Amino acid sequence: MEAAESRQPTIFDVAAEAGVSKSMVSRVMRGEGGVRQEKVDRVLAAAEKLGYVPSAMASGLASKRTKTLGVVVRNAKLPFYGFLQGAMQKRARERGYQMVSISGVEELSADDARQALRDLIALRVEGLIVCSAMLAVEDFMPFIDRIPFVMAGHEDTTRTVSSVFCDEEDGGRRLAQYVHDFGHREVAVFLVPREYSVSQYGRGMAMIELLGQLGIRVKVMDMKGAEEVGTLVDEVLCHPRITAYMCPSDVVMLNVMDELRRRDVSVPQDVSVTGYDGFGPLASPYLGFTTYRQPLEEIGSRAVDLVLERLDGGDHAVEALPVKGEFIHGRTVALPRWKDGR
Amino acid sequence: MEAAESRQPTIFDVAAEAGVSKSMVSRVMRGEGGVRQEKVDRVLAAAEKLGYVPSAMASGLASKRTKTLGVVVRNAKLPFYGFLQGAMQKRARERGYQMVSISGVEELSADDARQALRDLIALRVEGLIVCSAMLAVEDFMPFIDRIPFVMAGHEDTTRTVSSVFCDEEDGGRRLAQYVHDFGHREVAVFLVPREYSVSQYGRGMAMIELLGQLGIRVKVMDMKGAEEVGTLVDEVLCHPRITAYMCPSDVVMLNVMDELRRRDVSVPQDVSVTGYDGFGPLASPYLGFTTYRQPLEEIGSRAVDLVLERLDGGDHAVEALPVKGEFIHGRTVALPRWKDGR
DNA sequence: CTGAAAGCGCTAACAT
DNA sequence: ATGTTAGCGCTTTCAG
Repeated sequence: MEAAESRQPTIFDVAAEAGVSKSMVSRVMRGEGGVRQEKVDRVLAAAEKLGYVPSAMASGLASKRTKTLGVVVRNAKLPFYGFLQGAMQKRARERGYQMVSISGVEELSADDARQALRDLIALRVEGLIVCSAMLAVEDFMPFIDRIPFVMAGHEDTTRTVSSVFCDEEDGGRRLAQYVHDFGHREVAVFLVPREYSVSQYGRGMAMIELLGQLGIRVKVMDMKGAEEVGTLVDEVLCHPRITAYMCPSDVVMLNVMDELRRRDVSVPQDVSVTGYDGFGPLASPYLGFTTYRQPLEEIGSRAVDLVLERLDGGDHAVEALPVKGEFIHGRTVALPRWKDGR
Repeated sequence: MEAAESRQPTIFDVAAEAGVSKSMVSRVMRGEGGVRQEKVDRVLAAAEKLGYVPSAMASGLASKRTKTLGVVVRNAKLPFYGFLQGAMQKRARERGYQMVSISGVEELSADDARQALRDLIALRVEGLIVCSAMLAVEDFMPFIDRIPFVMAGHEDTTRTVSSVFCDEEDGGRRLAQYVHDFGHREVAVFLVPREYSVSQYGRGMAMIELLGQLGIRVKVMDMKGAEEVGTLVDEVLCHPRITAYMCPSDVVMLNVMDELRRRDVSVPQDVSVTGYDGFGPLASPYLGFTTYRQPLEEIGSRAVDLVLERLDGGDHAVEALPVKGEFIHGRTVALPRWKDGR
């Protein structure tokens, strides 16, 4: 452990220090076995002394293996991706793989996403997990039969690559059923554009569909992105018979709750509100949001398993793997006013 | 863009396809200039057709440059790190560097952190940013004079490496002063152990100190980690003259708020509460937390600048760079009951 | 059990 | 302006 002169020590330096050949060092460092213990010790000591860390570039080049998985994350700021990334990292490590991620800031643009993809391919990661709907099929087409791809967190509706994602159908329906069972008969559903998020759009459509089947009047509130719900809330408030608001995410719900608060509308006394996601700070019992928890842990872990499976398993069919989440009873849904007898 | 047989195309394949030498391909791919336009086009076309992406390993090996910064993140699940990572990613890209991060799950253990560090060094990143107090000085000592290191998000109190972090002194004092100015005279400060987080401990100590100087009675509530504030809240409630609770983070504040809610204690009518962090969902006006916003954007960006500075600038002194945040007026601090005349 | 030697895919002189 | 050649640091035969 002494200060080496700026240059990073190479296998050669270690070999010299230990008085063996570089092949020996290589074997020891990779724990190949079949080496006399004495040499092992000598090499390890020398490596430690020099602070030697084998170059992943050199070894990767020579061995054509990197034992690394790459991840493209849409937006590091969103807790959703943080949780997903965490889950994947954990699973990858368990399975003996390293994981590197390149993430976007704000919203990773399509260009950024493409660049991230190229960077990861340049690193010769052995498998790729994409957590961003920003990447279109064309973007990974060139690499698709070269390296295993999996999408995590969003369904790939084009069925080009396998995907693992929250069962939006289940989530949307569970929430809708719950709202219905409480007796609400006119409901506003906040819906994001499909282009903004397939998942959020999907859960919204599931809500709308079931509510309709249950004979409930649905007012669809089309959102631009995820912000600016103020005017939409005003609009809903013009319809006094609407007693429940269903949001596409907890974050949107938070905004809605804020707008309601500013207008002195109490939740759940005056209106009921539901969210979607159920993780991170917004899942705190302090807020008591009625929501649906996405199984991020499982999504991440299965995504990793899926890439690894194709990695050593040959080619499997493209799979779409919805994972059911968990309904969270909160304190934001109650009987509608008119049933409440007030 | 046709399906290549599993093997990734090399510079050689492209050269053959374009009918030029590999040096030509190398030059074109790196945009070296001084090449006849016709050849440029031919090479680019061939590369596109084959889906060629230069191997970062091979080029890194040959050029001894990776144009990559490495980041060790403590816990991807915490929004704090997500935001920091986002800011760094952005700045790195602006400055023409790639950034790869290896993040922990839950709490990155010391061992994991060491491994992450080694992995990044193995990749021969040109600079390293550590966002985890879990790494002790010994861990990076071997590499410290080999590659630029910077800590982001926490001060390196050992003064071994440069660090960029939130000015906890300022934050703690601003909040304490605010609470004092409202007329509170007996205050509880929730304090995490120094080993858990230097930053959170630091801001807590700053609060305690200033409150003391202002003649306020301070009750220090020692926390184990960041959880389990229930019993602590009970304890504080035994002291009816304590009218304000100061928390080391918005997350802790959220827990405290929840415990208070369960006990039917209203904020800010019954007691005032302050937090710390001011980003992400918890910064929503819906919650209206009175807090101090950490300048994560600036911390991340300056951390990147700092590494890059040492990268091409030779050796500078070790710097500790506190960055001031912003006080956030919320709705969780009000006049103490006894002043309120109730 | 160990060393020598031939690459891995690319860059960087060096020629031409 | 373009081709040739010698490595970069490591793994992997292949001999011994």
